[in-house]
Amino acid sequence: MSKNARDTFKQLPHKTIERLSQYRRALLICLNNNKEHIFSHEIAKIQHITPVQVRRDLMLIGYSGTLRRGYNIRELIDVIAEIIDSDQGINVAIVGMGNLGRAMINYFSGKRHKLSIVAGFDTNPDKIGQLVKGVTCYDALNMKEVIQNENIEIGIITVPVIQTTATAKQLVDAGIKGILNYTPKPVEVPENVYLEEYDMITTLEKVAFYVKMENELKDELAKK
Amino acid sequence: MSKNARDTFKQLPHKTIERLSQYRRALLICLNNNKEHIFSHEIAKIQHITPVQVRRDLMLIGYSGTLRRGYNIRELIDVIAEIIDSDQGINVAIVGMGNLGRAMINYFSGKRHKLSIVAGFDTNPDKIGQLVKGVTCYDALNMKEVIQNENIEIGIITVPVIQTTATAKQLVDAGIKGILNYTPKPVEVPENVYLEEYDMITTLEKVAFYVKMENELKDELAKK
DNA sequence: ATAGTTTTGTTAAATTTTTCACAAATAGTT
DNA sequence: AACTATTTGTGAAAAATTTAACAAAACTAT
Repeated sequence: MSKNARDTFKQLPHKTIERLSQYRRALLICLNNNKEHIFSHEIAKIQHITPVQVRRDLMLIGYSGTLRRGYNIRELIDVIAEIIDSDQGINVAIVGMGNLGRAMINYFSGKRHKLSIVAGFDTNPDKIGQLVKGVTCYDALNMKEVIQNENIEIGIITVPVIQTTATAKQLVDAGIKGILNYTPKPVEVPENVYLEEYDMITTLEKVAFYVKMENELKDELAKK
Repeated sequence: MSKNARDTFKQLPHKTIERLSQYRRALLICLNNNKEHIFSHEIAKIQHITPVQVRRDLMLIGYSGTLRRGYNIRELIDVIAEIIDSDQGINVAIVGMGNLGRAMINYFSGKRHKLSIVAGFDTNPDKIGQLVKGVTCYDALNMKEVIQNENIEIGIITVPVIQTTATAKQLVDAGIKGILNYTPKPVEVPENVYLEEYDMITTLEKVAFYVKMENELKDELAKK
């Protein structure tokens, strides 16, 4: 890839990055339907967004479709991969092999070539040494060693909330470069570590809020 | 609550709604630290945002703090509850009692008064009838009946991806009002159903992208 | 051929979201 | 009582994101 191209990609809007990943996911599903091309409005429908949004995103990454035929699915998948995947691949570890950690491993297993979950960690002796879909669960005490030996760059935190802060610290100390925190306790990391946090309760409460709004709207209309 | 207040809340930015839920989460944790007040910059630090953002959000909901003393934690929690919680409470069902479904139940258990997971569904006979943290797992065949009897308004989809579409249809047919889809397959719902989708791979790929960018930046600097 | 339709690519406008900048207030200090 | 350091609340500006609008191209049907 040329240096200029890379520089362009660095400035892609955050939202576009997220959608590119989603486009690829949708495109991979479409691959099976022995269709060669796809229209912006088809992608948009799947993702619940507008066709313009899709076209703008693809414009930003410099990919062009064919007039009246749309985008070549295979090609577009490759172009997206070129942008969001790392050439050498990136290794990921799950810290916390409870329900959520195992869910992530199962869910992710073999889905992406360039992004692999290569290790799990836990403190529970019953779990240490076990395999989940080919992923070994290591003792959390050996985190630093394993992370460095296995060249792990991203850590996903799925421990009980009480252990969140300590886990984040361990990961940072081990030289991790990105953290995805699924516990409801926000963590602090040095600014050279990329951090993404997600709390399922927040999302659920958001859904509940809009359901509540809809209910109240209906109640008011009923009164009149 | 007055009608005008409600109308104001309806127009709150989506992002503000999400943050309110997060503020409450942070405030609930702070309650234990026998501190009565909290400053905007303290909340901001926890949430990795700016103090202005916090103040603006609180301004939008019409809550005022005290100059030089900040916001009353207890009060603020109540004000936020007034906005995002539903008076009568909202019942939630988990469809798919695999690792992810069980993780959600464990994780959520007893955390919110006004939002309760009251049922789980699965098709696996081994799981049907089981209890997870007090939540009964019902046969997915009885979904409509249970949802209507238990007055369930929100469904969380945590089934294997192959069952996603059918599950969403079942929920919609049962009269659900909000769906939170955790599978990587987007669903279609009528427009009177509020839909939120979340794919863990998308988030992980986003983290990977920014880690990759950081790596490349470092490589370039090293060359010079 | 020609007309009609559909789709892309993109500039410009609109909207949403965040940040700046600063007045007003207040607690603590001298 | 005066001074200093902080903090809130908010109008205005800036930045980010989405949408509108439409020219240009290409396929279809006549």
